[in-house]
Amino acid sequence: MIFSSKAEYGVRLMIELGRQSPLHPTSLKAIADAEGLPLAYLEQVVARLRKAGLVMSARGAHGGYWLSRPADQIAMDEVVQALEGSIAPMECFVHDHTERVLCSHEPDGGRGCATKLLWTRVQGGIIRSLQTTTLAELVKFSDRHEPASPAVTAVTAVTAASTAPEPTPAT
Amino acid sequence: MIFSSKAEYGVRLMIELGRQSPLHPTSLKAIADAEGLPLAYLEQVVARLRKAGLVMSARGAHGGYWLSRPADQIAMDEVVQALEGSIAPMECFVHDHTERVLCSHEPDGGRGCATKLLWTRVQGGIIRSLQTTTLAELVKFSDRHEPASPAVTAVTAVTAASTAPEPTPAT
DNA sequence: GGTTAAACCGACCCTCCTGGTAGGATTTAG
DNA sequence: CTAAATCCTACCAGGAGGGTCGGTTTAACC
Repeated sequence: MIFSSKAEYGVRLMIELGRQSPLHPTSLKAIADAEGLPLAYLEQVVARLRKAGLVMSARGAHGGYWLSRPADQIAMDEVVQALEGSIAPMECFVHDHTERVLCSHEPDGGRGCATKLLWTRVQGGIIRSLQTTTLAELVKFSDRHEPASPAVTAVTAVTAASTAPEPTPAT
Repeated sequence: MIFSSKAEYGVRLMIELGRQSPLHPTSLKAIADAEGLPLAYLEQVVARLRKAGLVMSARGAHGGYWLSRPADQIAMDEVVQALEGSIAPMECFVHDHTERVLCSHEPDGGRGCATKLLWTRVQGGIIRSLQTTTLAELVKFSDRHEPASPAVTAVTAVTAASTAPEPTPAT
C-alpha cells in the first residue's frame, strides 16, 4: 500500500474539522464517534497535524481542535506530508544524506541510477495531484454526499465564541 | 514508503535486460552480479515479470531471460503493476469487492467518501507518470550515465535528471 | 475548590508484511 | 552425464504499522 492508515484517518479528521465552524473547537471524541475511529489512535494522528501547524488546539473542558487556516488555503500535500512524514516513492528518497542499500550502486560515483529518474517522476505526479487538491474541495465533496451529519453538533454549542481561542480567520 | 524493494529490483532487472541484446538470454546470475542483488530473491521478482508476460525465459544451461517486447513498447506502469501487484494509494483500492475497515463508512450507502476522491487523484497522478515513461527511456538514461559504457563523457551526468519532462518538486 | 472534560504524552504490544534464505526439482546445452 | 540454469515451495527474522493503556496537565463549570 502506498499510504498508511494515518493518512486516511488524518485526512478524514481534517475534513471533519473543515465541516465544523472554526469558531469553536471540536473535540477528538466527537470526531472519533462520527468517523468510527479509535480515539486513542486519533490522538497520535492529530498530534502530527498540530506539530505541522495545520490545526490548533485548546486544552481543558470544551477544548478541542480547529483548522489553523481556512480550508481553501490548505493544500492536501501539506496534510499528507505531515501525516506520512514524507512523500517518498522509494527508500532512498527519504533523506538525501542517508542513502540506503537499495541505492547501493548510486553513492559510488556522481551518476544517478536510472530508477531514480522513474521514482522522481512518480513523486512529482503524486505531489502535483496533492497540491492541486484543497481541503475545501474535499469538504464540499463530502457535504454533497453526506446524507445527514448529526454527528458533532451536541457537545460544542455551549460557549460558542465567548472565549473561543481565536482561530485567526484573517484574509 | 510507497513502493517496495521488489519494484526497485524489478525495474533494475528490466533495465538490465533492456541493455542486453534480445538475441540471447541473460542469466539471473549475471544480473545479480551486475547489480549486487541476491540471486534467490531476484528469482521471486522475475517470476512476477514473467507471469505478467513482460519477460520470457529459457530453462537449462545457457538459459535466461529476455524482454518479450522492444523496450520502447514497454510502459513502466505495466512493470510496476506486475511487481507490486497493484498501484493502490489506499487499502480500499486494492479490490473493489473487498472493502476493508479503513473504508468503514463507505459501503453503507451509495456515497463515496471524500478521501476516495483524493486517493483517486493521487492514483491517477502516479499511473500517468508511470505510463508516460518507457523502459527504453530508462535504458537510455542508464547508458548515458554508466561509467562502464565506452565513448560517453561523464560531464553531463549530474544534472541530467532535468531531462525529465516532469518537474521535480523539492521535498 | 472540586469535578469533569478534554488535550497531551510516552510506553507498550501484537500482528502482518517485507526482504531474504534454503533446498530442492526440472530442464537443457555441451 | 554433468553443469548451468530456471522454477518452485516452504520457511524465517525483523521491523513497521495499527492500536491500547495509563497517566499528567489544562481549563471550564458548578
